[in-house]
Amino acid sequence: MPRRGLNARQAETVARLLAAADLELREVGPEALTVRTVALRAGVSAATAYTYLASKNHLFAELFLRHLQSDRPPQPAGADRVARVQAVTRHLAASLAASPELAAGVTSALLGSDPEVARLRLRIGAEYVDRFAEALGDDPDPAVVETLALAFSGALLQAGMGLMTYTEMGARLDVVVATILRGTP
Amino acid sequence: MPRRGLNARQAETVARLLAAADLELREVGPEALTVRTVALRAGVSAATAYTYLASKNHLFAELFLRHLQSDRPPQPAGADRVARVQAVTRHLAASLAASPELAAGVTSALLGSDPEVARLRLRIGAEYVDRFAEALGDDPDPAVVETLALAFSGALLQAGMGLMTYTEMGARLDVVVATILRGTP
DNA sequence: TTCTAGATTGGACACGTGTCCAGTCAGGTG
DNA sequence: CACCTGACTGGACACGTGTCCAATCTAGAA
Repeated sequence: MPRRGLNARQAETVARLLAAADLELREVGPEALTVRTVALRAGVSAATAYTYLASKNHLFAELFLRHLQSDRPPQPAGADRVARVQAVTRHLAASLAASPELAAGVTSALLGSDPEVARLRLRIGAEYVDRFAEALGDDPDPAVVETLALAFSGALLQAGMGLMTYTEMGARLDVVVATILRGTP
Repeated sequence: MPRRGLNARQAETVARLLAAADLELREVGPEALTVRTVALRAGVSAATAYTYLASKNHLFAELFLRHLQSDRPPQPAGADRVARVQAVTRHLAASLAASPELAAGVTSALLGSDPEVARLRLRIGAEYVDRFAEALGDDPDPAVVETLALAFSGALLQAGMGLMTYTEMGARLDVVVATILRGTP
C-alpha cells in the first residue's frame, strides 16, 4: 500500500514494482499478468511484493490512478459547455485507448473488495466527477454531474466487456454528452 | 452450457445445479460460493458441473439472465414517457435489490472472457435496451436509448462497487432518467 | 434380458492467489 | 568497527479454478 510513511528504500521498491507491472501489463495483458512475475521482473521476491500490494486488484487500481493523475488535460476553456465536457470525455477515452490493457485490467479490479481497492475506487471516481464539474462551470447541476458520471462509468464497463473499443468510446460519448446536456441550463 | 440439445436427464442436472447455485449464492454470497460446493449441493460431482458450466462467471451470468427473464414487468402504459422509462429502471432496481448477491456476483462475472459469458452478456444487454426502447415508444432516438443504457450500466457498476445500494439505485435513476429525457422530443 | 451409448464419477493435475514465518542482509547508529 | 533495526527472502501452506481421463453407472434399444 503505497501510502504515507514509506522511507526512501521502500518507495524505491514500490516504484520498481509499479514500473515492472506497467511493462508486464503491456506485454502479456491483465489476465496473464501474475503478481509473482511482476515481482520477478522488479527484482524482488513475491513476499515483498505482497507487503506493498494487497492484491492483484490493488496493483491495477494503483497503476490506473497514477496513470490518470499523470495525464490531467489542460482544462478546456472553450465557450461551449457541451464542447468542454466532450473535451473531457475525449481526453479520457484517448487516454484509455492508449493503454487498453490497463483499462481492461482496472475495470474488473475496481470491483474487488480489498480495503485498498475501495480507497482507490473513491479517489478515481472523485477524479472523474471533478473533471466533469469543472468543465460544466460554476455551480453545476448535481443531477447532470451524476448523470455524466454514470454514463461514463457505463461506457467504461461496456468497453471493458468488449462491447465497444476504447477508441470508439470517444465518438460514442460525444453523442451521449450532447444528449444529456440538451435542454439543461 | 445450457444450450440447445440437452436431453431430459441433462436438463434436469443443469436445473439442479442452477437451483443449488441460487441457494448457495443467497447463503454465502458470490465470493464464498465455489463451483464445487454448488455441485455438492446439487448432488453432482464437480466434473459434471464443469461439463455444463464453463466457469464460475458463466454460472453467474446464466443465473442472472434467468432471473431477468423470469421477472419481466408488465409494459408500463402511462402517458408520460419519462414515467414509463422510470418504471423500467425502478423495476430493474427493485429486482436487483431483491437479490443483491446475484447482482454483485454478475457484475464482475460479466467482465469475464469466456465465450459463454460473452454470449450471455449480449443477451443481457439486449434485454435492457429492449425494455428502454419499448418504454420510449415508437421510433425512439437511438442516442437516447444508448445514453439510457450507458447510464444504467454505470449505475450497475457503481452499485457493484458499493458506491450505492441497489435500493438507492431506483431513486437515483429517476433523476438521471429525467435529466436524460429532458429536452428530447 | 443383454447390450451399449453416453452421462457421471473420483481423483489427479497445473496453476494462481494470498498468507506466514524463520532466517538473511544492508546501512545507519553508537 | 561492531551492532541492531527493519527490509527483504525463500519456501512452505491452504485454497479455488479449470482440465483431464479411465472407470463406472444407467436407461433405452435390440
